Amino acid sequence: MTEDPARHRADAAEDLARGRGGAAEDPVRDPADRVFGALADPTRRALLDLIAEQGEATATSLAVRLPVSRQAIVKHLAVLDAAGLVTAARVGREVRYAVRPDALDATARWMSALASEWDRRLAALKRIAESG
Amino acid sequence: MTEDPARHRADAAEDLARGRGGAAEDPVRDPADRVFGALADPTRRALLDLIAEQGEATATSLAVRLPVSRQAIVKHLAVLDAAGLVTAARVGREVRYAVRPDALDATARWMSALASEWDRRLAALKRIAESG
DNA sequence: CATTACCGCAACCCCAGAGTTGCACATCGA
DNA sequence: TCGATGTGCAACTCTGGGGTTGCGGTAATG
Repeated sequence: MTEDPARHRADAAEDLARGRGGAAEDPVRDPADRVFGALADPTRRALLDLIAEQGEATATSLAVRLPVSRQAIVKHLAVLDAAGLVTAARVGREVRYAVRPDALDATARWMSALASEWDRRLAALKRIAESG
Repeated sequence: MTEDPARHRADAAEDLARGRGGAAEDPVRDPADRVFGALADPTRRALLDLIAEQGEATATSLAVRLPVSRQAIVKHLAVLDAAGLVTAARVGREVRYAVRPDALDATARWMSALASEWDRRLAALKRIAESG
């Protein structure tokens, strides 16, 4: 009786709504969200490494260097593009991808700020514990 | 998705993601790996918010504020713990979780350094393009 | 010591997404 | 113009992990 399904509705539910909710599908996931999701996959990180290494690369050329099909690469590149981690530029019959440092850097700054915030709170709690 | 039974694709991708060739792999990379995976889930990010907000929290108390079962919370906390994003301290009959800013900050620094590296390469490529 | 919370383990369900194959379309070079 | 090459789209498979339920173990409280 410890787990009551009836109370499976709470104030923080709205935070979850943007992730995976049955009805509302894609209500603007914030950039950091997509960056983390993109970076969570090892193949996508490998792609970023390869593109950064070559400066520019096409899906076909990347498919040669990774043990997955071109279509899989294309899907991953679409995710990376949506996350703002790469840019796609069509040149003639091919599409050239390049890494985009600013999205990565922005997320890094966001994380760093959050870490500082946690630090601040922890320090405050420690002071209260000591004085109380 | 990390371990492929037919281990030939995921492994190669993993090798590439870890940086080519070097016997000594970046000690920061592996943690960053898990941090991305942990942060990729909206429920886990919500958990981090709640814990940071309260300073300390138990799985049961968190289950009240999130629309998922306690067991789900426990699993997520295990992931966050493995990623170094939270600490778990047993106090009597309960387990208290607290956020750990350093792992987050370390990953932020790693991302920032990577962004700088990309910037450097892009700048070099641009110079070549202009001079050529 | 009986009761009351918490926690841990295990089995199970379900679906998003990583990966595939196949083919049609567009563009370059000869 | 024709073949070669690179891309786009669609349907499909299948594993991982997020979620659940149920129950047994253990520490606090009266």
